[in-house]
Amino acid sequence: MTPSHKSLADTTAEGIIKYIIDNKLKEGAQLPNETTLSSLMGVGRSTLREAIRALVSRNILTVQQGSGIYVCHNTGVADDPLGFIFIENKEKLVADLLEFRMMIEPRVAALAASKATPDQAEELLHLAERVAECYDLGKSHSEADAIFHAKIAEISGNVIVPQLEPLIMHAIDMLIDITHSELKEETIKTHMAIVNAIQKNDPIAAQDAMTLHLIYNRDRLRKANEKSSLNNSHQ
Amino acid sequence: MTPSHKSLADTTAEGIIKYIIDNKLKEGAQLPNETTLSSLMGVGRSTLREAIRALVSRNILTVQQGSGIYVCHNTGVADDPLGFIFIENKEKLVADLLEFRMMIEPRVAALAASKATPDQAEELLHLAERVAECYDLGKSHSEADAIFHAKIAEISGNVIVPQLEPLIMHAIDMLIDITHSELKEETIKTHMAIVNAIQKNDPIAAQDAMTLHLIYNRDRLRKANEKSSLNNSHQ
DNA sequence: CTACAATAATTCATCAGACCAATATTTAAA
DNA sequence: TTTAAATATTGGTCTGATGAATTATTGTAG
Repeated sequence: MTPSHKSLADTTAEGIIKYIIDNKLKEGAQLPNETTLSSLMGVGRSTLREAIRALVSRNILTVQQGSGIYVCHNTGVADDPLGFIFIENKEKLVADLLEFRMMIEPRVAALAASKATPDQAEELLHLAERVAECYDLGKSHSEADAIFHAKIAEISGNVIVPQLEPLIMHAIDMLIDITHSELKEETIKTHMAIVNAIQKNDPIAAQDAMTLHLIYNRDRLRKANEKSSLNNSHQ
Repeated sequence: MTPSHKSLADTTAEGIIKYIIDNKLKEGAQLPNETTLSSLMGVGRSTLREAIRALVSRNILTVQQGSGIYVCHNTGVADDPLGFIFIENKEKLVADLLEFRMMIEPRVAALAASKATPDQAEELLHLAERVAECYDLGKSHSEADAIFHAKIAEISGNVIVPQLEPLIMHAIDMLIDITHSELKEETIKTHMAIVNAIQKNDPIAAQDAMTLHLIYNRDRLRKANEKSSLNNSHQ
């Protein structure tokens, strides 16, 4: 039941990664075409394609028919690397995702506040304003919101959080469906509080502001959830 | 550059997931063979195999030549789903992984302490003892240690953390190479402190104990790292 | 009847070739 | 120069054949 020895496709996938690293290919760089790559790796085309598939699903490569094979832009969110699909109780999953955010994001905000340069704080301000714009234009703000939080994660300097946080936010977006207009004022206000704290390099204030922000968020989701579970009482 | 429409292989992968969910296949369950599955999904065998590759790399399926296709045991740790391979500064990566652990694990321990039943606390005690055994027998304790921490994550009731924590610990194990004997007493002692706090359902004590444990851990790694960077000063 | 070895059947692994579809490039016309 | 058509390039998919690992069956010796 336990795979005894690596398949050629797996070895080939490793070979491709090695190729990327050795040739210092950066995001967006193009790889040789399938035929060339398969002879480079010394395998048949179908085997190579299986290797590529594995890397695509790991968000390392993107492939476009007629164009070529490229190294992923890390901006793309990997597709469910933590296997959330198989968690049966989706409501609890959302609750736990929010709980998880409350564990890390205030700390991340504190880190960011202690490290942020004026330029970074400025950037963050613009991103917060963009979220506000989305509210004004009636557009979905979830993407802009994700970028705002991602920026904080980036400023924190920790390399794990920026990889992880998009997954969390993306999963939340996938699982819930809410109207955003209700808490517009609250969101804008708490976002600005976070920005201000980071601008002032005040970790404690940043941590508290983020905590408040998430509390508002969670509260909003909880109410939206109660409403929807009244409307459709099945499942 | 942005893939316009899903490839057949991706659609097929989703189809397989749907198949697993619809048929309520559990861990270790066997799927139909390639030929059957390909006609079930209405695609050629090569396409089906690419879909399977993608799912294997996501740790959803395992495949063994001559035997069959199975649903993964979740115990297996997915191979680098967060793309750590491509982070260039490995030393910083380790530091950030440890920092990340310090963000979440004390909180998780507190959660676990507030929820643990006597049975669960008992189990946890056994796991701590097993780690101690590994020290006594001179074996590597990293696996037993991972199980110990995973149990705490499970007791916490949050479904995200148990998925995530193995990844972190596994990554740390992959990246560093330390001798474990030095801090044997300290590890055993702090593990026991955590267990005691959880047994008493004392969240604060659990949080503090876990924090201390991780501080000792980080300190040990830092020293080990300094030592090794003296020995081999290349890279 | 059991134990064990040989055989056969099943299943995945890999390759090769053919043809389709999307994209990119070149060429030709306006 | 701009635009449109033709062509080349590249990935997408299918089929069939052969190899390798595993499992199931069979046959024989004890």
